[in-house]
Amino acid sequence: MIEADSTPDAESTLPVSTRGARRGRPAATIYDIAKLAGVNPSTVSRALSKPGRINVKTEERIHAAAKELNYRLNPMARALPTGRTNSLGLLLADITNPMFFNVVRGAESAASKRGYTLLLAESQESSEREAAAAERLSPSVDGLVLVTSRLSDEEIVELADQRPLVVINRKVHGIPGIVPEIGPGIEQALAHLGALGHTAIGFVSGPVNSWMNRARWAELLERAPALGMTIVEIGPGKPTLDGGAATLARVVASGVTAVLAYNDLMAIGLMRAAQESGIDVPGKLSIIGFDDIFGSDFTSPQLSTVRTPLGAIGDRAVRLMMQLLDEDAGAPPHRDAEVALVTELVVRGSTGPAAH
Amino acid sequence: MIEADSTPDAESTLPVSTRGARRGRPAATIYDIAKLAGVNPSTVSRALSKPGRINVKTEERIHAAAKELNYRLNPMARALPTGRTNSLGLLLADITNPMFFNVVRGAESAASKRGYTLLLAESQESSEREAAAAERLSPSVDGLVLVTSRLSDEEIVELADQRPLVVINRKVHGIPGIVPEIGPGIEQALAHLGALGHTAIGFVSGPVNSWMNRARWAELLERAPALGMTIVEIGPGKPTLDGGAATLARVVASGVTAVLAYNDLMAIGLMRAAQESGIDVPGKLSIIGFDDIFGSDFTSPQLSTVRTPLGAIGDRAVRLMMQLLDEDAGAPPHRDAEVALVTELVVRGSTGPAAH
DNA sequence: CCGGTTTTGGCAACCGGTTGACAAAATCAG
DNA sequence: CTGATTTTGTCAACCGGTTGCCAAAACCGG
Repeated sequence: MIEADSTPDAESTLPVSTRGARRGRPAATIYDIAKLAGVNPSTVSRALSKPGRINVKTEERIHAAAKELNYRLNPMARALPTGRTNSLGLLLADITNPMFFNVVRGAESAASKRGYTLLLAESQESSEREAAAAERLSPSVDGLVLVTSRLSDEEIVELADQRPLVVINRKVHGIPGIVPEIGPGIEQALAHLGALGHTAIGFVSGPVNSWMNRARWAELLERAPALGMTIVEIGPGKPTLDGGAATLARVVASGVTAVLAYNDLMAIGLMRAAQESGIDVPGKLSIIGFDDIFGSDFTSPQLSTVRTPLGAIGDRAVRLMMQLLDEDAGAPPHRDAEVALVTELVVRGSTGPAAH
Repeated sequence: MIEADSTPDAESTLPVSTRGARRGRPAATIYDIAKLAGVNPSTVSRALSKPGRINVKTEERIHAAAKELNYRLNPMARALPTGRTNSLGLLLADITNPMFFNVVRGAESAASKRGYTLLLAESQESSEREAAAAERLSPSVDGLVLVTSRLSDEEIVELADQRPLVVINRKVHGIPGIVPEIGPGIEQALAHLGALGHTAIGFVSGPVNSWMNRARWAELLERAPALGMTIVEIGPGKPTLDGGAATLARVVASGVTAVLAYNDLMAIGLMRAAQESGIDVPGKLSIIGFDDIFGSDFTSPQLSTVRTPLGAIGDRAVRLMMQLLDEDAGAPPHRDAEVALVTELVVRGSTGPAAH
């Protein structure tokens, strides 16, 4: 049997670090290519990044040399003079909330399609940690995308002063943001509950510093009375299963026959807590969540919920970021009008006729 | 005659890009600090990164100046000469598989604790895309972590030749890897099924190029006969809800009374398909999944599953990577023996007495 | 064949740090 | 107080690209 580990002595003559490659060749540079192709390094740089600037014949020769040396551009070396890193920072409130999966996927695929890389950080629902993470990511990226940020408006504006920034699920004055239209989904949800005979509704609210939480509540508050319904806020609570479960006593005490919860996690938590207490869902209590996360159709009954086009939101956010970056680079403001990001009610089993 | 190069605006005097900051100051450098503190830039560099190398008094002065200018180090500028980027690449097979959430969280928190940043990419279960993503990430990171890689052993070895690399859920000769002990969980699962009277077992298998899929199957194959059980492989299939559902006909046809599925997603997919076909779970068919992902306790019945310590695995993987990097930098091989990553059966509702 | 225009490629400075080598200053031993 | 030693800070080169400027080369119409 052969030992994979060879003696490290040969490496001792190498410079400071093994740079680039660990064992293999020390990674080709444009200087190596230049030597091989018999031209100046700057010509190589141009051939590789400014197609057309160089004579076709020469360009070919350079490309051939690059291929032969298995050249890959050093992103750091390029970033230093240009200031462009070709990467985006994505800051999430809580990685384990399935809501983020689709946002991340949408963002990742849009980014990698444009040759951008995603740097990821999570704040675990803490604004301090989020600020720290933003601080850490900021110098290494071209732009920052904040998903469901827990930062204050002021902090966000300050951050946007350093780097192009896009917020998701939030509106901050002067900051580009991607927010789905919550109106349609909420309208449908209320209409649905109304048709089932519910007149006393509750809103199980999430984190106070969540913009989306306030937006949903505001929308409900505005629309419910017009439909002849009463509505009360129950919360705030943590946007988790436990957070939802914890509101059960208050929900019961409030006398409402249906609730909308800030998100699916809370809705499911509440539903399970209710069932454990012998409260039938939807027999005694109808529950509607928000987002339509993974697993919301696993429950029994399956959760009725207001679906948010999470993947599309992630995609749109990075495309918007690309536009901002292009504009910064001098391109025309091409901000194209895209299809709307609309929410819609998905009726499943957790809503039923009001018990009276 | 007008100068060919008539100045469009004040910006033309600026360097290439607006570098660093968008609106705010152009971001302080060690040169600014040096000027302010009245020392040489190299002294600033040392004061900031080699504590003790510089006179305490001077160091203080420099730190004060740095703080005053709100200095932050430019990661790219540091990475260029040192080759160290202080970031790790994390490559996932499928972001939307909840299995990865906890791995990512574990990895992210371990990384950010050590001042490292995570670069994320997903391969969407495609080995070509995975190779491309690895290629793209590789030059910008100090190390690569492959989670449930779909690459061939050869490709992985080749990748490891360029960068320190750690694989999760896989063993490749000569490549450091983090793999949970699947033995205990499987032993418990089989014992559990045996106690319930099951003698004909099925394994709903996942992707052929998944090492973990083969490992689980091999373990089952070895242990089942010794327990007086027959076992058959049903698959391969995609590691998704649909992939699991698609195996229903074959599961039924095989005559087994219990199955273990490659992962929870397939298990849940199969369970739902079975229920839709009027097959009672666990009355007619017992089902056990793997991993204990988010949502596996949402189903009805809740899924019995072999839990994998996913968060701990992510954490361990980046800590192992840190050790590799430290060693590369000349530190002693300190590879400490950690607590084992053991799997265990979580008995819930999807398993019951064999119907015969 | 000539002067003028356009292409093409080289030169050199620069991005913002790091580090080996070295000299000046401070400290110490005798 | 002197010479040896240690501490401290400066100099300059370097990492690997990018780009403004310029001169040489190629091309053009007449």
